[in-house]
Amino acid sequence: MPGPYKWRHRFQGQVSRWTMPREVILNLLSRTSKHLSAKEIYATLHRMYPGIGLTTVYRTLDLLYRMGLIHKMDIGDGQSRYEFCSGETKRHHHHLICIKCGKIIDYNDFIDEELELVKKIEKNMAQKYNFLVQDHNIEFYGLCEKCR
Amino acid sequence: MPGPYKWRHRFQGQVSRWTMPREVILNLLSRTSKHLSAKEIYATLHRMYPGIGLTTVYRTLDLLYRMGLIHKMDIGDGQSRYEFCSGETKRHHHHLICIKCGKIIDYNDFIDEELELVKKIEKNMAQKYNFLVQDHNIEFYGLCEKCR
DNA sequence: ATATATGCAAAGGATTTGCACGGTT
DNA sequence: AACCGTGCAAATCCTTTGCATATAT
Repeated sequence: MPGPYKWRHRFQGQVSRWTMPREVILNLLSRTSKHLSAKEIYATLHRMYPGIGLTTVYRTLDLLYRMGLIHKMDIGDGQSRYEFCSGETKRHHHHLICIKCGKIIDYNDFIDEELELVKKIEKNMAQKYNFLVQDHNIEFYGLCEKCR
Repeated sequence: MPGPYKWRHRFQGQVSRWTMPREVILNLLSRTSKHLSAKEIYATLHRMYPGIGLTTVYRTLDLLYRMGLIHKMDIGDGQSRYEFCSGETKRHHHHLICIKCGKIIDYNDFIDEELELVKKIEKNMAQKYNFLVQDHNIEFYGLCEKCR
């Protein structure tokens, strides 16, 4: 089913075929600010595209992750969650996570100060532990507006 | 088997009974700097205490976690890992994680500067999102000495 | 036409639960 | 003695794999 594939260009040359499941999964993630699990993605898409299988969702998420188009994260509820890589979240995954209801809020405040500190730490770690930092992850746990 | 229970005092009044599995699991975690999984703890203890079961390890780890004696963390390898709460790591879980071999290095450098930034962020988040920060987690991903 | 991607069912691995027994209090 | 904690086996949940079929190129 070769349709008007919005995301096809992100795919050119990277992998051999751009298919409907790949299109709709990436499209769904690009349109939500939620951090969806494989099951949730499956449940959402299955209504509109009954043909799609859970296995394909897992395989596609893994592909998109390896392509660097989405982030993969774990908030401790036993399942992986996925987030579209926008320009802003391209290298920074900073979250507020509610320990009661599981709600996740992205934030991009203090990025400058954080970036400065992060660079300092990266430099220091390289010297002290001979560790080459490639990425980082900062999470805050607490209670959201509704749960506090 | 009422023995010389080193950790019994951490337990007084919190839960009704202090038993051998609880003692040896907490003791093991207190003596290692590694971040052990339930399976690893089971494998280690099973040699010395053949009676101990994997189920008990899981139940005990959950208990110790709820008591605030150990941290629970996830580095993305599909299993939870546990770390003793020492005074230093009581509220700070800062790790370097090797993306190749999975090695985890704790670090406590830059704690002052981090703490300052963290407090700033906590204050700001409370104002902006009405979010009550209770804890945080900072991880760096990259290549360790051996893998780089 | 050909090789890749998919769906289904089954397998795999971590964690949890039911239940009778054993050990602490 | 009473009751909580334990071990075993089975169940559950998320994720991966095998294989025949469908599909993009």
